[in-house]
Amino acid sequence: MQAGFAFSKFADRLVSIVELTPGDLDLLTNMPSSIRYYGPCHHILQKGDRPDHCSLVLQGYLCWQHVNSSHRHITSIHVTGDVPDLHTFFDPRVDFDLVTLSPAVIASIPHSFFREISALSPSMARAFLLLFLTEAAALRNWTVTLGSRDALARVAHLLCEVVERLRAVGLARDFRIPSPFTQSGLADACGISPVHANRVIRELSRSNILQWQARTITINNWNELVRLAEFAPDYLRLRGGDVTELYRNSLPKSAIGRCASKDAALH
Amino acid sequence: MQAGFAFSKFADRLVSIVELTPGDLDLLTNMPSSIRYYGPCHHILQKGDRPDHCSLVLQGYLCWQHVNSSHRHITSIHVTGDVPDLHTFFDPRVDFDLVTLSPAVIASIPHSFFREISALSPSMARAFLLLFLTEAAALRNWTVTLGSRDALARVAHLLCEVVERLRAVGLARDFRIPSPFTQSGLADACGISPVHANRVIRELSRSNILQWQARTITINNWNELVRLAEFAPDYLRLRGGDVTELYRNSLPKSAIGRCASKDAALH
DNA sequence: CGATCTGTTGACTGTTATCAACTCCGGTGG
DNA sequence: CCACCGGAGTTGATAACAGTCAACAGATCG
Repeated sequence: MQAGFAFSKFADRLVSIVELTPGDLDLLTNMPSSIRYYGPCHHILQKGDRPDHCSLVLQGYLCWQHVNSSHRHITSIHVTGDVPDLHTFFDPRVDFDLVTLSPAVIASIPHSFFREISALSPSMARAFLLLFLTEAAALRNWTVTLGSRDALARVAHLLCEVVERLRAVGLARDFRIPSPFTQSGLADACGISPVHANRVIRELSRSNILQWQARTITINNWNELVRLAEFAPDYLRLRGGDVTELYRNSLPKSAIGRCASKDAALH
Repeated sequence: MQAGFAFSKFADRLVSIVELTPGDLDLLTNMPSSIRYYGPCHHILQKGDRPDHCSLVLQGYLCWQHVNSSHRHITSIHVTGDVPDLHTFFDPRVDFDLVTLSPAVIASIPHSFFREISALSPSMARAFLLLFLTEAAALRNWTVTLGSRDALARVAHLLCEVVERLRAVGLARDFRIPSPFTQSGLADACGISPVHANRVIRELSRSNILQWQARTITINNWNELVRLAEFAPDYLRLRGGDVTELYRNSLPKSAIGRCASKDAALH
């Protein structure tokens, strides 16, 4: 993986929710990061850890999960460009396990880098905070779905969210994504049993809304999926538009030419 | 209600999760606040609002809720000392409705005050952030309960949380609290039907774990309630100990003598 | 080529939702 | 003072949804 790749994924995510100047984005080009490759089900953080760095997802999927007495619950899922443990920069205490769902490429970024950037640029400090606020908003929205919607709607909503967040950073343009989950994993995220998750997916395939095969999900009927989910993406706080448009004139010079090949990274 | 009362409730809450110096707490004594009395079911903020102030709960209960197509879901509940909309100081966008559950006394504090204090004291800025991080941690924890526990455990967990948070600010010392909810409200928070909420409460009364009468809840068997809920309060990030102990020597002079009569305020 | 993981299906069970009716209580107006 | 009303709580009957158990099929991998 080429040097400098990491910061461009992070820049994509930041720009997807907040407008930044070229000067702000240029600060990211000095981002120190060690890049690591993990297999699926690898524990990156565990309850009780006190990390001094954050994890930027470059490829694959991560989740926060809670395990007790043989039961697993996935509280959130994170895609390329996300920094799921950004809050450890504000407070290093960790309550849950951060685990890879699929094989994943992760850039490890020291807290000190976030501290330095925050000191140099108030608007970057604000962007980091907004990133975290957005995660919290998504979490609150998910409690509504978990608390009031049936299994079909939960599954549909989760899939909509994953696809929408991938699209926000220029991926999943063709509505075909590597599945973050086994069907059991989907069940653990939606708070349903694996058997029932399977029935819901079969129902969605039967209606030709999606295909689920060999850990690839293809959405055939996005509008219908959105309708079933009652998916209203405003809670994701995305600025909208194509990711390359969002940069407008704010691309740091050093990143020009990288965005075009974004889709290739996923597969 | 006496002048200066508002800041002492806020100080209680801050001190319950983070150690602060007398100098830091003294900054709060100048807190400008207009105090308002609301009846139950009063909308304080609505989806789409962009407030320039925050709401500090002095008495009673508030909740964030989401309403659509005749269904209400309560995502979180807030007690004395909480500032449920603290995040509007970081980003004024509001996604949900902030509503009183019971008659409530609210102090309205301008964002500008938080800005000033943050500029004067980095540790107060950090305390505000931690307050928000703690809310987010509680939310994540609740998704686990909603997604994996049955109705009895959900109800027990919610009651445990409310009691524990009240006790953190010196209230509910006798495990008897004014109920935040009607039984319907409890149902909306736990993602169950009102009828089933009633059956769960009846079961809890029958086992002599609690009494629910005329909007007063009395916990008769705290240990058993904790056991049913599998309630592990560490996610609340409370420093532990009695609220007056937590101050140690850090009470601002102007507040001395106020803490003793805290319980009286609730009723 | 057996082992294991993932997905699939049917039968049965259990939890919870829904509907409907009724009590109790406090408030309000006649 | 009392009749009425609406909200809260209570209960039983029934139905829908989802969980559990069990068995098996297909894929992948050593």
